[in-house]
Amino acid sequence: MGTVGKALDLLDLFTHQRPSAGLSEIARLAGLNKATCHRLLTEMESRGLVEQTGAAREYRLGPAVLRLASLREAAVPTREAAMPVLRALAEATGETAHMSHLVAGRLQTLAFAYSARHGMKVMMEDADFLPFHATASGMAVLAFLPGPAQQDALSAPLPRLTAATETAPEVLSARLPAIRANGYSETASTFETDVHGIAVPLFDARAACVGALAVATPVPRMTVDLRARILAEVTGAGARITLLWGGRLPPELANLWRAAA
Amino acid sequence: MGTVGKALDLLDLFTHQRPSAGLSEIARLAGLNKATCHRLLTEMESRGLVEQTGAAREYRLGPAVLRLASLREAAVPTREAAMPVLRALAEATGETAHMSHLVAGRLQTLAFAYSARHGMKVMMEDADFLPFHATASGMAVLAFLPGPAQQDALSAPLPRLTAATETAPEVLSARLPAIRANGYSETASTFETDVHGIAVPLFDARAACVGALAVATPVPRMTVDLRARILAEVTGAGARITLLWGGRLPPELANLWRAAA
DNA sequence: ACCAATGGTTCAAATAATGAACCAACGCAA
DNA sequence: TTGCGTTGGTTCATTATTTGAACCATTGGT
Repeated sequence: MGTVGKALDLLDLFTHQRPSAGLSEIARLAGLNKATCHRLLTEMESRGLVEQTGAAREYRLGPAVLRLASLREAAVPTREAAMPVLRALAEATGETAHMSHLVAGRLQTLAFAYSARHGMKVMMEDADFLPFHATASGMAVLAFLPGPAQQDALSAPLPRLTAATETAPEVLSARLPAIRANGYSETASTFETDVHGIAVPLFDARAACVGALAVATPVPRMTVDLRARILAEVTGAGARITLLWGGRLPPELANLWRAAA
Repeated sequence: MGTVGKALDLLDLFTHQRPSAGLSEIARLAGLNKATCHRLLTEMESRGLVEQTGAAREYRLGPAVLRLASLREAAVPTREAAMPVLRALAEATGETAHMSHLVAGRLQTLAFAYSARHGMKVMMEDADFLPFHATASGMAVLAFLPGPAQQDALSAPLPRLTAATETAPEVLSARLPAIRANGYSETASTFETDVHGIAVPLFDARAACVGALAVATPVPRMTVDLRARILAEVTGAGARITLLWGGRLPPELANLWRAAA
């Protein structure tokens, strides 16, 4: 791995839980020498990609990223184009809708929308990575990815996040064909306890899977009726977002979803 | 300059005018060898910071920047915190309000807001860099920056953007004390013809200037009355945003603006 | 068929990255 | 106070990576 990769990996250390970190901590987390880290950070700081807080001299993401994101959205309006559909999905189902996309082999939360219908709703954290094996979105994406990518995603040691989390790669792999055949994936309490998820894959112009759209519901509220309604809505919204992104559904899926709606 | 700096400099080549570029073009623009560029780009691509378009194999900003921006705003809500004030400023003045902040020595457009009052308004491009010498925002910031930074910003060859653009560093430098004394800066047709600008500086917790807030008006619409109204509104809004950002005004300025309002 | 682009690759030579050891400063407990 | 364990940051000889001229293979236009 080159120097640039190491520098960019440092950016992944910043999360919602850890919005800033000191030099030693960063070096420890990244497994790099303190001196190396310091050089990488100051170099990124000179371009505004990270900055140092005045007080504790901690590092955090810098203001330059705002320009990059703004430019990216202007060139490829991934988020803004899909937001109306996402909001409509939350409204139509009365539940929390969220959308994620593949970035460098990982599933990144892109946006979410809440419904105002219920006081109890599933809350989301934006801009975090979703584990493939424990989320409906992850499994939906995986099912439509080529075999090697599937193996890759399920090869790392998979954390058990709840009592219901399946962590055996063989078992998870075996589930993918069914998801592919159904055209959607479904999980309950595998990521967070008492959260039910239904997700559908999203595609690009070459009909390659690039993300997922999901509806998250508190398990106690789930009924057969609600499930059917969500399924119809999420497939429709999935088709619409894929279209907005300039993508197209794989032929089998187009037929499946037409039947569902 | 290190390898990381070179890689990050490539990101600055992407603008609204050039949202994507081919390998040779990037190498030419950056003044780097094609092979070097290719390695840097593929390394950034592996982290999702840039991506290649299927068609022409051109490179553009990748989806990873969305996560970074989202995380940055969650940690330091620069943009979101100020947006209501910005919108209110546009509304109160009936003109276009915009906000910019310093990033690695350059002035970056952060956000803007339009008023619905008039059909003719000044339009802005988000996420671009503003020239210090030709904009009210730039001069407002410069006036409150330490001397060396002023020299630095006015040392590069300054482009003449309109017939009214002043490009002599000595002349521009000489104007800064007056701006500092007034607490705001004003330009007319120096950046774009027939666009009038009034700008005030924004500050951080150490009362160091970190950005500017401005109102842009079509010259034909400008009157003495409107100018007075804008001045009162923009100073008030500037004080409010500085406060929202956890900053504080330099004492002299606090007095000046109190007098204006 | 030719030319001039393009994106991408190769490999010896040149250069930049690396990391153990080192400071200075701080906080804390004995 | 002293001592210990942190912290952020720096140094410099060693080492490994970056670099770039030259090279392919394609593509599009004349």
